[in-house]
Amino acid sequence: MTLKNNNKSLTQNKKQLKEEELFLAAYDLFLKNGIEKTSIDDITKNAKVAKGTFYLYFSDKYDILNKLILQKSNEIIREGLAKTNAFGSKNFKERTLFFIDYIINYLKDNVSLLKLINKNISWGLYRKAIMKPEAYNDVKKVLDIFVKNLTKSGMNEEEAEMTLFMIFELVGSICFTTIILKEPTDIESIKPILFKKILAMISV
Amino acid sequence: MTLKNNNKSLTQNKKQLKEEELFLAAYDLFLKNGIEKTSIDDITKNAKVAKGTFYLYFSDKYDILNKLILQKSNEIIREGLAKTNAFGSKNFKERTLFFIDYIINYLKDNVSLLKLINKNISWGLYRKAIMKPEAYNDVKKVLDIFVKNLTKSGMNEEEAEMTLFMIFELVGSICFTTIILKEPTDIESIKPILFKKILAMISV
Amino acid sequence: MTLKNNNKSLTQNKKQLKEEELFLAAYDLFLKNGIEKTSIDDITKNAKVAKGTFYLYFSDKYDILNKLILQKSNEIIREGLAKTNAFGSKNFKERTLFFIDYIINYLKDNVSLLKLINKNISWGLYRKAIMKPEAYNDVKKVLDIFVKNLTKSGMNEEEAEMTLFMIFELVGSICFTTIILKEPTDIESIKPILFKKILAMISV
Amino acid sequence: MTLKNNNKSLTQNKKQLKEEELFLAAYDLFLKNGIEKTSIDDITKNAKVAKGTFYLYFSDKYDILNKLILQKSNEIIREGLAKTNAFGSKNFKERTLFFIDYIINYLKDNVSLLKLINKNISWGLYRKAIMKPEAYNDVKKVLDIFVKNLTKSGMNEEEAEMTLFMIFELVGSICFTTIILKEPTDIESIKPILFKKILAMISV
DNA sequence: GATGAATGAGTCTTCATTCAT
DNA sequence: GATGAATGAAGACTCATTCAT
Repeated sequence: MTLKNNNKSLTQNKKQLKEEELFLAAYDLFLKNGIEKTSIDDITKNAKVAKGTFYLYFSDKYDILNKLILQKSNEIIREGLAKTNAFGSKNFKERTLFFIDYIINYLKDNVSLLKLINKNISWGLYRKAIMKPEAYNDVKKVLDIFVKNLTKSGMNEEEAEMTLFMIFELVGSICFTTIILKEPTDIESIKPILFKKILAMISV
Repeated sequence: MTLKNNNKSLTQNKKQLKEEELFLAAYDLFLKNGIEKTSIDDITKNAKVAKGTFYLYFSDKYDILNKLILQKSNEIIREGLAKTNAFGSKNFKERTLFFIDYIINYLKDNVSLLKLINKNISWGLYRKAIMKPEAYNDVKKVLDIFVKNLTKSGMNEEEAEMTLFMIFELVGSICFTTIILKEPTDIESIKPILFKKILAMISV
Repeated sequence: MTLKNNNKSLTQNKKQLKEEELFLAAYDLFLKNGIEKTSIDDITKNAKVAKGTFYLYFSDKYDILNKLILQKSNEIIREGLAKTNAFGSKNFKERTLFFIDYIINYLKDNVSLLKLINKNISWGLYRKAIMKPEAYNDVKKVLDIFVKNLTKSGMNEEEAEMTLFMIFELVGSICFTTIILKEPTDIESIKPILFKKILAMISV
Repeated sequence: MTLKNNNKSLTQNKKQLKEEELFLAAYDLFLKNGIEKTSIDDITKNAKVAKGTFYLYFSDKYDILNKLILQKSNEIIREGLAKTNAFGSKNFKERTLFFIDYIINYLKDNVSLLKLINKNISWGLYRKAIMKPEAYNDVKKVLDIFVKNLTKSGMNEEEAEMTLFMIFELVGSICFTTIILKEPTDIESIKPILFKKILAMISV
């Protein structure tokens, strides 16, 4: 590696550092004060970066917000996968419910994050194009295992994929409505019924 | 009725008129220009009402927006019910799919309205407390028929109610994501699969 | 008294009642929320009176405020006089300091009222023209005793009156600055020095 | 000095210029139109500065107002000191009255400024913490001379300082009430009595 | 006299965006 | 690339005042 390359990668690191600090600051403020009450000024101040620097990395507040939703929903899914793998069972239905349960509990325990993600937890699943490669590799595993299990039972591949997508849309939507809006009932009351419906959806 | 009473109701009518005009103007502008690009100034100008008048009826833009979402989602549900009644079939599953299909097509044909309602079509169903009585009476019919049919098959009442709620959350969410975000596929491709899942959800 | 007169005085009472309720509501709100943060709307709502009614009695917020300052500063002075009379001493200097001490303690214990009166406690003393007759009679007593005592020692009458006025201006000013602005020291530290100066001012 | 430093101080100068222009514009408008009738919009327009710039330097109208009161009261005191020094007498009492007389006349001749300062002329004396260093050095001289003269006659230092503070509170209050409210008499009539009281206050 | 819905001028305040350094 | 002072358009919101009933 030449000296020049070294310098380049240092600059590169510095660059990534600024972007990362902006992400961290924005995430922190969105959770703490809400999206509407967070300005770009707040973000750059917290990131200890000049205001103009924000525009070198993001087009506006909603740009960084969407990227954060994607990142965070993705993170939750990957952690859910890891926990599910650590969980012993080989039974597909059990594993599926364990995975969903992990996500629900995570959102329930992080209400501010749930507000941020809104009903968009499924973004972490299907927005492959925008995801970082390392993130997508993990997500692809979730998808593949899921699809494989369903196709084994005779479901066609497209339906299998869409089934996972629908489950995420349903779970995300139900979590937001019951946990944030607290209507029409609480998440714990609805969870057994939700699990029943998810099982119905994956039974061919 | 005395003269005084007449006067009173005149003033009262005038009052309701202003509120109604504000609703109409806001709805119009939200659809045409979007929520963010509509200011309270715009709304009052279009309603031909003074700016201060807005604050006599609503606390801010999101107050009138939420009330509109409730109204409109409610309207769609009521129309869906009427159409379903006009549709001959006595078969519960057929009727359910017809009803859902009506709503999906309605939203597909009114993309701006779908943006307004976002993923909140279920509001028209369960926010009884905030609905006008005449609206709730119609909604109650949807609910009752649905619940009666499911309990007949042995489902308990709570689960029956929650099932309808979940179907709405699922349908609303899927419509928004596929029609507005155009991901991960289009509504027509996913519809048959969605119908299958709905049938699975209402089969005990 | 004729029936007509009876009716008249009833109406008169009702009228005075509204004015009185406006005074009470305004006083309450000024103390609780401050002058700037109190609107005429707030006042009429708290007084349970229509907004237009305010303008039948007062020209604007500062009109009712000034009348309140006069009333309240006057009340304090009258109470101070009563307490001083109850206090045994016949010694003029002792009585004067007792009287001033009462006022200082009163203001110290009613910081919100002090903010309302600002540095205008002397209004309760010399704005004879605007005072109610019964109030002025009491105030006149304070003035007369004070002047009599000073003229006895050889001071001329004009100077005697102006001396009392100056003492009030000084006391009011010092109270506001030390109690509200908390500068340059606290009221208890400065009080002995203030008393010394007051004694110097009334010594011929 | 490097080029970079030059640039820095240029920007810094420009910054101070904007603040200074805001001060000048606000002062001008407060005197001409009064405090209530001056809006931040007016101030920035007169200062030929964007509206947002105001908020870079001041939090609101009362922030700039208070800073102006401090500045102006301070200026008057410093000018009074200069004139008193130019005035020949070495006699402390004569010098004190000359100094007070200068201030009274100044306020009498600048009624608008008196309205601005209200009864707060003493701010220019004791709010050391907020004053600019060069201003405080001059004020400290007034204080020191005054205190030295009183302690020479046996008064303790604290009382001496508080005596000066009280004289300012008294003079400021009397000026405002007699000159602006024109009650209970005019400044010229009360001045000889006021001087008598001031002499009494500084006689041990 | 009393009411209170309606008014709309007026003001504050925010904030994304620019650009000279 | 990075900075941060400056901008000014945009929008929210208030509130004294009016006037028909």
